[in-house]
Amino acid sequence: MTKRNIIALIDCNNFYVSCERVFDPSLEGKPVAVLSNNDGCMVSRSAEVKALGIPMGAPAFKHEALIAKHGGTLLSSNYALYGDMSMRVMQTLEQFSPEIEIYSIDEAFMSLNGFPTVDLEAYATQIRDTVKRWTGIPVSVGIASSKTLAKVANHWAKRVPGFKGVLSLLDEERLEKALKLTPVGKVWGIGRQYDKFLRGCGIENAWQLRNADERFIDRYLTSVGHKTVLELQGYHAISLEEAPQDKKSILVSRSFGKQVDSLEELKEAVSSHVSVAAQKLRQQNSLAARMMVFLSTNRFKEGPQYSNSKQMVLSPPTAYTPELIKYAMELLEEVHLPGFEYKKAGVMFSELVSSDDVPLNFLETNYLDDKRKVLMDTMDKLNRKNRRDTLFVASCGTKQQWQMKRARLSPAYTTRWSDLPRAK
DNA sequence: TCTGGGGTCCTAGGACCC
DNA sequence: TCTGGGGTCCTAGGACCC
Repeated sequence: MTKRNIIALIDCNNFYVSCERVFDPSLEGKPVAVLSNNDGCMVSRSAEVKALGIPMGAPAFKHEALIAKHGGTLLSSNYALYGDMSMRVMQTLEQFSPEIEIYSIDEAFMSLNGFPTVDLEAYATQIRDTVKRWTGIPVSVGIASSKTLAKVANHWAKRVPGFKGVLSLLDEERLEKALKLTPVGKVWGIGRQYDKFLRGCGIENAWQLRNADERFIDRYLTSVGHKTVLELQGYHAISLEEAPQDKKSILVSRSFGKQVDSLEELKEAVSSHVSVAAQKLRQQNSLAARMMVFLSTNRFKEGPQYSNSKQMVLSPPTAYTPELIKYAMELLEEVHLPGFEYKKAGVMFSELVSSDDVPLNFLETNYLDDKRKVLMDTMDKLNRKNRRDTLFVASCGTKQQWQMKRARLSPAYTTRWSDLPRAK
């Protein structure tokens, strides 16, 4: 932990919007925002939208008119497209270092240990230019001696035009200056609550947090907060995770495109969510030992509210969709109260165990040792090869009127890869 | 009319046992 | 009848992230 490390954080600039612009260059230079599921709120905003003062997560309907007035565009999210683009960006990045952690769909940490430090910003510029040329996506690069400091570096690389998307904070003087200018709430790991608390204690910026009294940190911050402080001091307290870890829980939920009051429709929706979640489960070779079903009314709407969940232990653990759906329906019946207009439902699997760790010769019949697994594998294979819903369990329904809205979806670029524009 | 979804980690406190 | 302390395990919920 004490060894001097060099970490780069590469972060795509307003990633979803940038993906859309790669395929539709006419969106360049205009306000563009990509909306969350159900076309609800803005989850990716172009610089022009930010300049209009529209905050992250703002409901679309509130700002629709303003965006239209400035010749802008709102788009439904197209995760198939963003997933593909993300893969291309990450593959490009892998050429620049043997040690890389894909942290999210639009971010990666990279170890630059052993690289000649004098030219690191030049190297970062080369990374940036290459990603832009090969994928069309603009990125920013922050370099520092810990992940948390690399986040700070990236923050300023993105916001100060003079840095041209690249900033190294390996230099102590520059680091001090940057940390003094960084509000404490912008530090990775400091959210709204800690921001408020720390400010109340007179800690306003990252530099003050870095130098805060150790007893104060021990007393008022959790172990996570403690790590954050160490990271600000330049220690490598949060390590680079190169191999993607298996999920410890899998959750699938959706808001409905309309209010839903019938139990039948709720059953269809939950069946569908269970099907998707179970497929994810099998994809990482896991079985679930616990399942939770939950639903809720629209919290933004006047009227009676209800939100609740029920869970059960699955013994033996399973990943067999029909079985999971059967139990999920029982949970749903328990948790459902008639007379409410529901807006959202979902399912969560937790206490996941690897198939390899489950003994095959249980006395009970086991998902793994009979035909059920073969059936699921076949279904997954078919659905991967064709559309995701080529084969599905009947309880998911066919009308699916509760489905989410995606009224502003961009064309299906991903089905026409030959059209992918090659940037000059 | 219209306000997302999917994760992780940590802690406090209850239940239970001796 | 009232009084104890310590330990573990589990769960709900909070806080944070993208």
